[in-house]
Amino acid sequence: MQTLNTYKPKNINTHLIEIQDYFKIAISVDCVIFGFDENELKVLLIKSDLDQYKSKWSLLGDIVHTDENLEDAAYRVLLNRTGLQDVYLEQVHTFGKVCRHPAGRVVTIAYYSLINIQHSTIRNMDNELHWHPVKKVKQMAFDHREILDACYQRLQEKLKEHPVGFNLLPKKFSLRELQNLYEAILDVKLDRRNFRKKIMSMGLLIDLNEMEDDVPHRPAKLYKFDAEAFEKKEKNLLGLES
Amino acid sequence: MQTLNTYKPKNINTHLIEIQDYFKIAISVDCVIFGFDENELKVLLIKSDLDQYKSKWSLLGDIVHTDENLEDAAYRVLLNRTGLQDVYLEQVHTFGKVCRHPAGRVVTIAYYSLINIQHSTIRNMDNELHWHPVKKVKQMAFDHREILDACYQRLQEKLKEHPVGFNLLPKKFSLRELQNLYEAILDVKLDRRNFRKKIMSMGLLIDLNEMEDDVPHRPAKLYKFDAEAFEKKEKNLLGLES
DNA sequence: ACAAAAGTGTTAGATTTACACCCATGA
DNA sequence: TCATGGGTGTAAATCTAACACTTTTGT
Repeated sequence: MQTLNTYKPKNINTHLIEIQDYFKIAISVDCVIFGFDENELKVLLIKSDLDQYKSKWSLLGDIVHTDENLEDAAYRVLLNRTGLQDVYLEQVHTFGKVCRHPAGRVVTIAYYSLINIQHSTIRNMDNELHWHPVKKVKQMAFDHREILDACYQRLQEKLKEHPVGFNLLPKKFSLRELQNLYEAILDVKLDRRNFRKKIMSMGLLIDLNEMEDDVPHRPAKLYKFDAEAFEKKEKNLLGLES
Repeated sequence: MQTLNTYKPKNINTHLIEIQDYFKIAISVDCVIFGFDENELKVLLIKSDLDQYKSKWSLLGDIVHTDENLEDAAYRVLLNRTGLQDVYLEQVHTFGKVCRHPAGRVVTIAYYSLINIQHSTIRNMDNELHWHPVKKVKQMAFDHREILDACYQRLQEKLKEHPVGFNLLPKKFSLRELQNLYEAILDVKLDRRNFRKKIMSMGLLIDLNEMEDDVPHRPAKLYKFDAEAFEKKEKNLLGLES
């Protein structure tokens, strides 16, 4: 083992060195775009045209431009593909196995995003883009299955602690819709009364005094997410932690 | 807004394109190396020699080689700097603001690592490398303060749910040492009896039937971490989830 | 004998889970 | 009037938090 008193390498954090030699790796972002429809969590995928992955499904991603922040690249992909801005986006993990991409060394930063499927300009009739039920996705191109799994797991953990599910629903929704969403994402059955109690106790719902329409049973009350109360809550939490 | 039926860009995930043009970004790893000593959580830092950050402290990191996996780069940094192999390592977040590094565009993948300070070959007398109490770190070079904060927060969350603290302790330790570690990392005061109950109920400690030595009070029993039981537990958990 | 930390159970409070009936609407 | 899901409260069980005295060692 080398001793450390003598090991003092030049280093990008400590010395100004030429980094030209290291510009041999490309960086991309890949977005796991989640939507909720027909009581299922879905993910937006595109058919790859690479020979090696002909007809396999892949995530939506792109190379990061030299003068572009990582998040901006992810938002760019989202805007291009879904027509949506101001969506929920979270970085999850960076995947960089040497041989993960046939075009060369490509390190990819994985994000997941939560969008309202109805608001997007994608329709399932489009040729290339399809919404897939997350639970039924089988083979994927590259290491995208691994990326999807990591993002799905992160979403599950996030949802258990934070009210992010609203991003997947329309502005107005019933408690049943919200519960269906939790059940679909967490893959569990929840007790209706306990769920309602818990959600209500968060104090993040505004009663719209409106009802569902056109349902063949007693209509449910409609609510919207109280973004203001949520922000106030977040701020307090940070304040107490500091 | 562009319509999506007509927007079908070539893309690194879907088409074979030249990525030479994109080799303009360097990739590095930065390691937040945590140790536990004198009842404090400490982080290993090095003085930067870059003009811009003269005498500021920075994390230990390096450029990722073209033929090297990301984790391998992180393990390389760890081995070079601490002389340690087989250490706990976890990827946390990737930082890539356009202007975060004066040498050009450098995207860095942040890891944190938990090591036993006694086992490392670093001594505080070394010129460049110093162990800093995490709570007392002030200014740092680059965006390293932000990286440290992200890693520390992740460590706190991890420790609440998973038994990773053992990586910071010597092979043999007392329950008091373990509690001191939890209190230092989580920045809370814990009830001794409740702590012992909870730790014992995890079933991850092996009673060594040995005692502390040379303490000016009643000596404590010594335990070691039951790695086998831990792995069995992890496996079961994964099994149930799938 | 004294100082200092080790070791050890019980109780109250809070949280979580389980569970069943009436209600409003459309067909 | 029937089928369907909406809406509501309570009790048991579990988990968490609070708390004090005796023991062992070195000085």
